[in-house]
Formats: sequence, structure tokens, C-alpha cells
Amino acid sequence: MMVTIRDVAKESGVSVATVSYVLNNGPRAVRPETRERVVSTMRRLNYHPNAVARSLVRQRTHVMGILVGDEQSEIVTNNYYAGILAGVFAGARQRGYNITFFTAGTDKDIEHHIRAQQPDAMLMIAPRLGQDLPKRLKSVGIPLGIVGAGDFYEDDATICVDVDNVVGMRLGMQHLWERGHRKIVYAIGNPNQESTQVRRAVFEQVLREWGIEPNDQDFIAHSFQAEVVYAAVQQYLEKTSTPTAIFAGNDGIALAVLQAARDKGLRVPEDVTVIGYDDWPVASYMTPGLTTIQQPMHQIGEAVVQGLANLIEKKNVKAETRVKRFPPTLVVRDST
Amino acid sequence: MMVTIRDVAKESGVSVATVSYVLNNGPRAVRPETRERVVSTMRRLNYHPNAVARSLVRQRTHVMGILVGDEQSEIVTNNYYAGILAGVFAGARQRGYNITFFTAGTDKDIEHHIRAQQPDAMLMIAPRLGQDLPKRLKSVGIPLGIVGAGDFYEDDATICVDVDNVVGMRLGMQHLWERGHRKIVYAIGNPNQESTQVRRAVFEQVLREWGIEPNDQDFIAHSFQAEVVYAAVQQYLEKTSTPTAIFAGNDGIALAVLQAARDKGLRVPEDVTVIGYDDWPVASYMTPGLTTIQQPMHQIGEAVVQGLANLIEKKNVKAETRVKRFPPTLVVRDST
DNA sequence: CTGAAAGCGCTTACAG
DNA sequence: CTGAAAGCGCTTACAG
Repeated sequence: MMVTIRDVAKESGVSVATVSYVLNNGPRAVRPETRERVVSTMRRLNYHPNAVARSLVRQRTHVMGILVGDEQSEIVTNNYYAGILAGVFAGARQRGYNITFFTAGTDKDIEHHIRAQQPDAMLMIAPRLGQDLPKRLKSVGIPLGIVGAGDFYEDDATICVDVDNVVGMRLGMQHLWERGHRKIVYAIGNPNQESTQVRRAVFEQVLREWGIEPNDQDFIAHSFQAEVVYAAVQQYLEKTSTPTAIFAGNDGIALAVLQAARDKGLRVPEDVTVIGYDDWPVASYMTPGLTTIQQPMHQIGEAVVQGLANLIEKKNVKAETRVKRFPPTLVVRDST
Repeated sequence: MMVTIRDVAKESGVSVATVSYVLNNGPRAVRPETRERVVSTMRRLNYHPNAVARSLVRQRTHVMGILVGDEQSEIVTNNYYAGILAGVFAGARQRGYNITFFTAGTDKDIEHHIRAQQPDAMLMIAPRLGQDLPKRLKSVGIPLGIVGAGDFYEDDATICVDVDNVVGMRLGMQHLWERGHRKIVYAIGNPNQESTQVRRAVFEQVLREWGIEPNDQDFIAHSFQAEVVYAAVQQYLEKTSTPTAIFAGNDGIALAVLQAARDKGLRVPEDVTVIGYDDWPVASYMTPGLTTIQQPMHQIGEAVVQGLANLIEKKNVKAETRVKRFPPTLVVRDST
């Protein structure tokens, strides 16, 4: 049924070793005429070398496993994940890796699954802090790629790629300052993410530079879930007579903020100014078009895969290439 | 380094065959005491059976390959794909399959890739008609799952799962009728998709039932790309003094329609009424909240995987279970 | 109830 | 430049 290397060898009148060497272009030389004969029978028999067998002997699967968010559903509601993924796919394609999703349940199941499946590397997008999953993954002994957590997991065998959140927050704050805002509220995301914590710290730092002492009331929502955000913003608008600007933790949060403001009868940006983070595809189609801090999601996704591939293939393992930060950009639309 | 079945056998004082039989709970019986001893050494040595080796001998990888859209980027901009994917992941997890993305370029590359990687099945979401990819996939001889193309690819070895577009279009048209609309324009999607063609046919059929003869001017956009849609809608609104309702091919199109109407200074739903298709997570956060035809994306995604798993495992191959259609629902919000 | 051995489809030292 | 053979980590007939 399936054409194997043995069939090709027999048909070409050579040994399987020779077929293997032409297949892999080495490591040993093959006489040009022989090579040609083998190549042509491979084509004639429609031979495709079995990647499973190859993985077994090479102890390398050319698979990178990926864990997306706490819940698989984040891929649907959070365009950040989707954007990173698209970049990951592009990088994987360039480097000849397959991306497989690990969807098993508990951390233990996942570890078992990884040890069984033997991916060459694992990838996590925006891991929650405090999980022991990254530690578990490291114990497996394969390279780990972390997106969206700064250099928190920095390590010999770890590639960390992220946007530069210090620059991003400063860009946003600076923009609000120029628009004349001083009283800013941060509709912040999940507190268990590194990015949330860093952005909060920068936010507070900037306020202090402005001579304002930050306090807990400056932060609302503390979640990426639209309903939670909506309720928190509504409550905030209820009791505040003079909201001026709301900085949203991502564009999904911004969308809920816009909706809450609209339902409250407030005009954006006249009554409340809103700025987002990420630049999701829908940002320009929101009402009004959303001003936001753009992350180069595609580049970030590509970069982790490149870094991981280098680690797997033992090139470029220099420390400075293991942590990478991409600069964000301010995209001004109509909400500020 | 890696703990193998041989290590477990040696440590337990049994043959590798015995270890294998306890691992797989059969097909041959193992004396309870022996089994227990083996299990405990497996645990003690932290043994995880190598899935690659198992795949090689069993000729089954427990992998389903997936091809997403024409371009990998559709996963980012089109929430339909993401919704289906989430369901696919859920189904895969239940059935013990891994999902791997095939991102190779040309159809030929993809075929080669599949023959090499040996997934147990392949999955395509909303394939473009006229491609020869599905035919190529069938030639590989593994089950094929098709989402979003009705029963177009129906076949012994193919699972087709989709929403019922006849019901969906009728729900939407009925709703517009009840709202008093008679002059309806269809901002339709990519003409190369089965769903587009079916929906167009139903749209025309309903118009005829209303005593209206449909014509080409009733269809605009012919694309899912936001910029194209925006331009087409703007142009349409320009030359039409009395638009009443616009039926959008999906919620992404609807978003662009809303934006174009807003930029034209038209109120929705007073000046133009808009209805979408799919019910993306953002639908309720649009301005105004979007009335739309909801597809059970998650269920659809789960269902293909279940069907495929049955086909792989040779259960339930009855013809009627190979094609499945889920009923859509009308979700009324503020845009109609 | 259990073991020794063949075999899945490759790669790569070992010999010539 | 090439072939015969061992081995990657499993499963499963074949024998007992």
C-alpha cells in the first residue's frame, strides 16, 4: 500500500542506505548517476518518506506544541492570540515545523502528553503567573517559548518575545497628556499576567512624574471578560461626575468601554476619551474608530518560532537573542 | 535519558510484551499482581510511552491535520474560523486526537506534507470551490472533514458539517419582512464558497416568493474583506436614495456596513437596517448591537471531529451520519 | 498467564 | 562510492 524506502531501493537497484543519503542530501556522497536514478524512481513511485519513522530514529519530531491561554476559547474572543498564532504559523512554515495544539486538561495531563508526543519545543502565549506549568514544561527538557510575559521566564532554554510595554504605556499616556487629560482611569486586564503588572507599574510611574499620586481607584475591571468590564465601567461612570479618559488593557476591553459609555449617553471622545491596546482588526471599525497602541503580533509570533528553531538546531544560542522586545506604535483614530 | 518500555520491563522483571499489555489494557490478559508491579514501576520511573514509536507500529498517529482558509491570516480576521476551531479542539480533546496545522504553500506541498506526516484525517474549514485540494486530499486515502460547505463534498470517507443555510437565510429574510422591509440588498461574501452560493439562491427564492424579481444589483461587495465591503457599501449608499435594509454575508461584513453607514451620516436602524450572519463575539458590542443569524460554531467544530473519529475508528459509518446540519438561530439586537 | 522475536520505516555507524 | 546490519521504542503474532 504505502511506498517505503525499501521499495525505492529495490526498484533502483541500490541499498536503502543509498536512498536515505539521496533523500537527505548527505551526510555521505552519492554518485550523481545513482542519485538521479533514485530520484527518478522516487518520483515514479510517488514516494514520500514517512515522517513518523524519521522522527523515531532522529529523536526529533519537527513539531512545536502550543498551549493557548487558560481556555481554548480565548482564541475566539481575544484577537491577540489569533494575531500571535498567525505569526507562529508563518514562522513554522519558514523553518519547517508543524504546530500542534495541546488541549489536554490538567497540568499533569499536559506534561504527560508532551512527554509522550515529544514535540521539539513548547510555546505558551500570555501564561498566567503563578501557574506551575512553565516549570513543569522546563522539567521536560525541551526549549520553551513564551510570548507576552516579558522576560519573566528568562532561561538558557527559553525564548521570551514580547512587545515593549514600557514604551507602549508611555506612548499612550503621553498621547492622553497631549490631549489635555490628567484624570485617567485604567480599565486593566487580568492581574495574573506579567503584562498587566508591568503596565500598571508604568502607569503609576507616569502619574507620579505628572505629580499625581496613584491609588487603587484608578484601576477598574481587572479582567479581560467583556461582561465584567462592561459592568465595572458602568459602575465607574455612575459615580464619577468628571471622567476624562479611560485607558483600556486591550481592544476587547476598549470595545466594552465604548459600549458602556454609549449606553450611558456619553459621547466619545467629547465626554470620555478612550484608548486601547493591541490594535485588533476591528479597532478601525469600532464606533468611533479606536485609538490604540499597536503590537506587532505577527512579528512576535514569527520571532518566537525562529528563536525556538535556533535553540533546537543549536544555532544562535547567545543570551541576548533569547529575549526579544518589539516596539509598539501609537495608532490615532477617533476615540481620543 | 529517556525511560523506555525496556527499562520498565527490566525493573519489573517481566518482558516488554507484558509491559505493553498492561499499558494498553490488553489485548491479552495480565495477572493482577504482575500488572500492579508494572504499573508501580512505571510510576516510579516516570515512564511515558513514546507516541512516535507507537504511531509507527500502529500506523495511526492520532493526529488530525487542519487547513484553515486560503490564508492563515483568516484565523485572525474571521471569527467564524476561530469559533469552529474552538469546537474542533474540544472534540479532539474528548476523542484523544491532536490537531496540527498544515501551513505548507502549494497544494502539492500540502499533499506531500500529509503523506509524510500521516495524520489520521484532514479537516478543511470553508474551502473555496474549484480548488482541487479536496480531491488531492481524498487521493491520500484518509478521511476528510469539511466544515462550511454543506454536503458539497459528500462521500464515503468524508464528514460534512455545516449550519443549515436555507433556514438561516429564511430566518433573516422573514425578520426583515416583519420589520416592513421589501427592498433588501445583500452584501454578500466570497462567491467561491458553497455557503455564499446557497445563501444567494435562497435570497433570490425568497424575493420571488415576495413577488420581487431579483437582479444583480441586489448583490454588492462579493468579498469578505472589510475594505472592499466598505467601499462597495459606500458606493451603494451614494447612488441609492432609498436603501432600506442590508443583509450582510457575515458579521465582519456587517461591521464594515455599519461603519460605512455611520460615515455617511445614516442612522441604524432608522435610515438603514442591518442584519449579519454568524454572531461573532463582537456582535453585541457593535454600535448599534448587531442583529444576526447565529451559527453554533462550537457544536459544528465538535461534530466534525466526532464524525472523523468515528470514521477512523470504523464506527457509525452510516451514510446519514456523514452529513450533518445544525439549525441557526435569529438573535435580535438593535440594528434592525 | 508469559517470553522471545519479528517488524513498523527510517538513519547511520561499520566495513569494504 | 556503496551495502549489510543495528537500532530508534513500541506492538503483536508465535510458542510455550
